[in-house]
Amino acid sequence: MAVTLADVAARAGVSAATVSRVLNGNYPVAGATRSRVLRAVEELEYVVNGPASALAAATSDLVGVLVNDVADPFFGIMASAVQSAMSPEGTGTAPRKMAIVCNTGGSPERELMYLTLLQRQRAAAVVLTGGAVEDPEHIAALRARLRRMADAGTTVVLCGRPPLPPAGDGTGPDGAGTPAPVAVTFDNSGGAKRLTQHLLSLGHRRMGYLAGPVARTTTRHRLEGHLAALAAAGLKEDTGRLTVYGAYDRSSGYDGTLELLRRDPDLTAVLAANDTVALGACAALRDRGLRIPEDVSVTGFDDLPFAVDAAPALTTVRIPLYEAGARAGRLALGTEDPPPGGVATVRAELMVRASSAPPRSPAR
Amino acid sequence: MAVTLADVAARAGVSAATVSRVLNGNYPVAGATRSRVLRAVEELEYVVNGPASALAAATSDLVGVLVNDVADPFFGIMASAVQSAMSPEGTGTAPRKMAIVCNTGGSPERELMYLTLLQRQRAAAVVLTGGAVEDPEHIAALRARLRRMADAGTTVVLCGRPPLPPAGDGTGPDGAGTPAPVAVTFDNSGGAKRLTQHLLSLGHRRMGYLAGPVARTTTRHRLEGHLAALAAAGLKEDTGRLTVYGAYDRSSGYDGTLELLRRDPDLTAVLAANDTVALGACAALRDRGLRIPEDVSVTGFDDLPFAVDAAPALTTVRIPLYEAGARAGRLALGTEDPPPGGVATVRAELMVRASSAPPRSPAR
DNA sequence: ACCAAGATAGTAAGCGCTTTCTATCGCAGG
DNA sequence: CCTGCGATAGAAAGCGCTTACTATCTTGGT
Repeated sequence: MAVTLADVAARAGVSAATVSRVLNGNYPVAGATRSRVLRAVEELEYVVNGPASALAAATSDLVGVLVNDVADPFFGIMASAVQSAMSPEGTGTAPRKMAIVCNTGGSPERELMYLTLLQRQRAAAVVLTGGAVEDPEHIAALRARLRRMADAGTTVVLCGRPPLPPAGDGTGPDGAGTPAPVAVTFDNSGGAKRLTQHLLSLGHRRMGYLAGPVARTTTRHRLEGHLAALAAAGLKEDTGRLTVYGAYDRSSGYDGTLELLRRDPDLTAVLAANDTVALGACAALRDRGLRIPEDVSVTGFDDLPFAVDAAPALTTVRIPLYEAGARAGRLALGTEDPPPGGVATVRAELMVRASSAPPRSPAR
Repeated sequence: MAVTLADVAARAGVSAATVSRVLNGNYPVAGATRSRVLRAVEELEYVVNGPASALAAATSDLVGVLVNDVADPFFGIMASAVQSAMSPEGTGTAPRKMAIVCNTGGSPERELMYLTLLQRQRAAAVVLTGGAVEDPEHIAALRARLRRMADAGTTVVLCGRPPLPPAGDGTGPDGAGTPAPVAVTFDNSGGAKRLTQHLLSLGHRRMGYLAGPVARTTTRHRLEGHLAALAAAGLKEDTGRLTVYGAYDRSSGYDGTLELLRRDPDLTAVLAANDTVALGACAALRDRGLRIPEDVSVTGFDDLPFAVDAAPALTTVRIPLYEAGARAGRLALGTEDPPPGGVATVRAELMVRASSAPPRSPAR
């Protein structure tokens, strides 16, 4: 049915081997022959059979990208950046690699499942984005799976999550065998710390914290940064009482804020785990008749595109998602050398905007 | 290096054929044999070689999804929905198909390029999302390519774009050969019409329109709906003078609004081609010291998640992106029967919120 | 008991491409 | 002129899996 290499070879009056060589350009072929082959390819509208060549060459040009939720710009931006790294920027050259974006929905099982699927496709590389689940069992399973893939030649890159904790078992001397996957991590803790310091310096003392899902590295790191800033300022106890966990979505922000208000009707600021949650927080505050930032300051995290358009514009922490994703993509393709130590940390920058202001009645 | 079918077969004491049959479950295998094979698979941690099976079976389990921009929730939501259709909902069953999300950036060339890449992978199906570019040349090229893919067994589904216009050439009797691709289209024109009628009924007469990129079906349909409503109300001329084209992004909305204001400082409403553009419009108006909706009403389109959180909440037209994407996904997998005529139109619903109100001084 | 129809398992022929190993051809060096 | 080497092209052996086509072994019917 479909046009095959052999058809092209026949048409060009050469052997299949020659056509393959022309197409891959990894073997000397006389100019005349080359153009004859190329013409035949054109005329027949030949398109390589990917699976066949992947099988024969034992390599694939698929790169997997695991995200929690493509519909969330946080991941969408990273995915898009990874993909952009596949195309030889600017040059009209067609990318050889294709990115496969997989939605894990944040579920460990689905994460493993997709890794299996990618392993089956013999993916050239996989990029894991977003925070990791901190369940020991899952971490072990994940490490095992990633190791197998790495052994099979798949490049593994982590983007937006910390490096995998070292294996606890005594399998081989530490660091032996396949090296740990390269990681591009975010300075979540540092960003959160600076954010809280900003609020402290404005005079806030009673701040509610809307944390993300429990047992996630991102959630933990951001919370740790926040608590560290509080501790450094000599504040304590607030811990726990003014922290509520929830999903990274708007309704969690809404509900969480109502809960915080219930716990402390006089709080002067709400720090949300991310911008989307912050939007929900704003909505809840407005519905309660509280003005932002006059009555309550609100802050987000990530600085997604819509943060600047919120009303008031959201004070948040900017994470260069695109840059990080692009870098992860290049690392996956081997276009860029891995950073020393295998871990690159991208800085999180405080973006002060209109949603944060001094509290009505400064600390008593 | 890697474990192969043969290894499993040897371990289980059966032939490779039997292992294949157990794994594919498409041929009777005795219970005892099956479990023996399954055990061997477990023990060896065997993972099928995708390319090899794709080659042998002449089918792949890759489904391509073309989007303009994954980072844009409009596409992210559809992509996520398509992907969700791959997993047998609820059941913990692992999806057999994997979605490959490709970013075309709205460029016709990249669209074709990715289709070639997908054709090379012998994708089981492809879903084209978003509006189509209305360049005759590109349409012809696109139709040709899609036809070839369809002939090769790839299911083609359009989501959010109108069916392909029929071929103009005289190749065979009309409708012969491969049927036109199935399409899930949005009622952009109807939605836009209802939106403009809403504004008209509030008393607006001088409305600026921020259209999307020229030569795109989505842009044209939305604009047509708007103009139709104006015409029905006996308004004319405004056409053109109060319409500016731009990209589907925030800055186009910002700049476009300034341009509209320059053309008519007294306009009472700005209709944006989509929610993101509307956000930019709001920002521009605010920067000009105009209040929304007291001085100028603003409307969006799509009802993306953030629309309700804008301040004021955006009056917009809701398009059930997730439902549409999921349906497209099911059609692509053949899980759902195609609609009669091959075209399903999803309704666009007017969402009246706080950003639209009667103009300060009603029509004179 | 004997033969046919199931039910299972094995054999082997590819799927379309890559790649090593050979085979030619042409020409410089001696 | 003959040897030899560089530059090209072809032959053919798989890559790991699917799937007719066979082969074998049970059963049921009578």
